[in-house]
Amino acid sequence: MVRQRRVTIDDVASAANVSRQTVSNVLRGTGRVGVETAERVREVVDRLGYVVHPGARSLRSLRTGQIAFPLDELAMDQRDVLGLEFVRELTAAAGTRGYHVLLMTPGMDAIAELIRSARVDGFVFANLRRNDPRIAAVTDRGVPFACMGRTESFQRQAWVDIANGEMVRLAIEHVVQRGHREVTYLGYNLTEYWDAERLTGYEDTMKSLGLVPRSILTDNDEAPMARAAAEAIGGDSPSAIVCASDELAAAVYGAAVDRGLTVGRDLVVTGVGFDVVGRGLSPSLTTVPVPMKTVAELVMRRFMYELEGGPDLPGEFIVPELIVGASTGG
Amino acid sequence: MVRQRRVTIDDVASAANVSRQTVSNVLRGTGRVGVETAERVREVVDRLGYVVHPGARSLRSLRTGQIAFPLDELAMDQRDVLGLEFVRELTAAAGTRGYHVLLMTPGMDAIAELIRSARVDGFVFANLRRNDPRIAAVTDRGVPFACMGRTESFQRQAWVDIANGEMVRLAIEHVVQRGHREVTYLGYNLTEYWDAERLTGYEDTMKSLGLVPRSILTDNDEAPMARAAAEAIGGDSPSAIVCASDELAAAVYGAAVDRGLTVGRDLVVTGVGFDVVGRGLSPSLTTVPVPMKTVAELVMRRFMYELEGGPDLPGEFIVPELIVGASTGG
DNA sequence: ATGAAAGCGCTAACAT
DNA sequence: ATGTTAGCGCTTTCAT
Repeated sequence: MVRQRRVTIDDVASAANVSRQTVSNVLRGTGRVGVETAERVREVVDRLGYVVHPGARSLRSLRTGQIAFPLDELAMDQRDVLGLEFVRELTAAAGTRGYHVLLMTPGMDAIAELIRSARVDGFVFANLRRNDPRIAAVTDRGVPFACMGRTESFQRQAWVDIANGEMVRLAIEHVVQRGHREVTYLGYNLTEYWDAERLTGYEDTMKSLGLVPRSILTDNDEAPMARAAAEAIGGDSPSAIVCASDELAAAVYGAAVDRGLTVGRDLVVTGVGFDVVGRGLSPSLTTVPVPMKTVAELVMRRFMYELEGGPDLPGEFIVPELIVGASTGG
Repeated sequence: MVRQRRVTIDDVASAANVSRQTVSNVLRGTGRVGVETAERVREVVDRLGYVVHPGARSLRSLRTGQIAFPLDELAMDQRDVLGLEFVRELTAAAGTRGYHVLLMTPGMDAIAELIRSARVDGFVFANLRRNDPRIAAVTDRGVPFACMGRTESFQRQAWVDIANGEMVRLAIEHVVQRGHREVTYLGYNLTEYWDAERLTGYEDTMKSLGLVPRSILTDNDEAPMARAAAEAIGGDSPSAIVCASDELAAAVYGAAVDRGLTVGRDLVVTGVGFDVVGRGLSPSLTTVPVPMKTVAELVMRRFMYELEGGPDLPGEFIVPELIVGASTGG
């Protein structure tokens, strides 16, 4: 347990022959330091291995360099490995801006406590419910936040979301370009807004292409999904099935095997999301991956903007890109 | 963005007619304060909504109340929803001790930086590799840590782990008590130590019971698992299959359907872990759940001990309990 | 472009 | 059982 004495800003200052104020200015990049001096200071910082003390800094600056994220966002749901990826990417995106992600237990009390103690500079939320009380809580106290997923129209639009309808449209256009005209949609029952948006995206795109929609919705459980997949394949044996998730696409793969059909040849399938399931499929799945790194990056960027306290900006939609696999003919 | 002035310890002190040191003592429970005074102080604290400033505290006490956890521990692997549960429970367990969990990006650099800046009091690691370099890094700098999973014998034994062999033994004993003597083990190829320990637990238990072992190992992928499950059921149609995970048990359920067998009647199955997959099975699965809440609680307790800087203690094994479902006959 | 002074809120150490 | 003193390491503000 040998802990050597801390290297302080004063150590750096005297070693570099400047005042400690100058070191501070160099470190925070305020710009009001000569280039040569800055160079020298930075060198000494590296040599001595100096790192600012977050506590001392926060005491003075009222900034902690920390963001709270409620982990309960991530349900115990396979569908939510993407959520896990979001946290990881958020941690990375925060890191490049000198920020750290602090986990918090669920509930409003934890939010209040973190705000009062000033342990964090703000919050990132995901998986918002309608008129989510957490938004009101942080807004009331004037604490910055940013969300993955939309806030209400009367709230601050500090959010980033994926364009659900567009994802489905990309998939449809891809299979239609490949000559398919019977395009079935296999999706989830409308519990969340994105379920509805994906379905609407399907219906609108089909209409605009002059095609006849046929959609099958299911609960997000193994058995119902398998049944729905079989149903989607059955009927008039449609040439293409556009799924609302990679998991549903996997279910179609399974149903295809049962029917002795080969995916990519007898039957064309697409997914959405590119989660663990989708990545493991063979033949490789044509899908529309949610670019989590980009999402996290934009959420973090928006958070930094919120921190500045500028006027409200519109929310931001991310339109993912389709990646072509062998499931639509290679 | 209206932020009222911070309530400080001085506000509390003067409102309670004591010195600010007394308030500090009450808050940290040093015990050297009269009962009445403490009562009064606590009341004022509540009334004013006072919360300590973590920065100011850490500046003086050299304690941050924060623990770092590397999120990369959780692979993008369905098997690892349990890992996600661990972080969640760790956050909760930390919370009851006034601690917070800070996520960190993977890599040794992040560890070094967190230590130098003193942003955390220590680390929690999971999913350790053999002779994990991170243990050496924190040990060299005398920084406290605690692990879920074992460290090397020459390192500090600051760990908590589950007794893998015991979990399998519980399952075997359960089915044997119910009259089965042909007990097949369906497990994973030996990539991690727990794979080996579960297999060994199976073999040892079978031997001690005077039964003939028969084990089938598979890769952790959908198709191989399905094949292995079918193989386990086939052969001499064993009466019981003890699986190394709930996912494998789910594969057996699937194979049973294919063969027209009813789980719980024609065939008896057990799992290990009680993850998302296991919870969703029907008929309900007899399994040995990993008690993540307990694991996290013990890891956190050990961490607090490490923080004190006491002599090394042995690592701690957790022996989970079997829960009986319908898959072994109801 | 740089420096000096002041103090953020708290707790360790030393009184009493 | 409680109070006083000093200072943790940094940044803000105000000089120069």
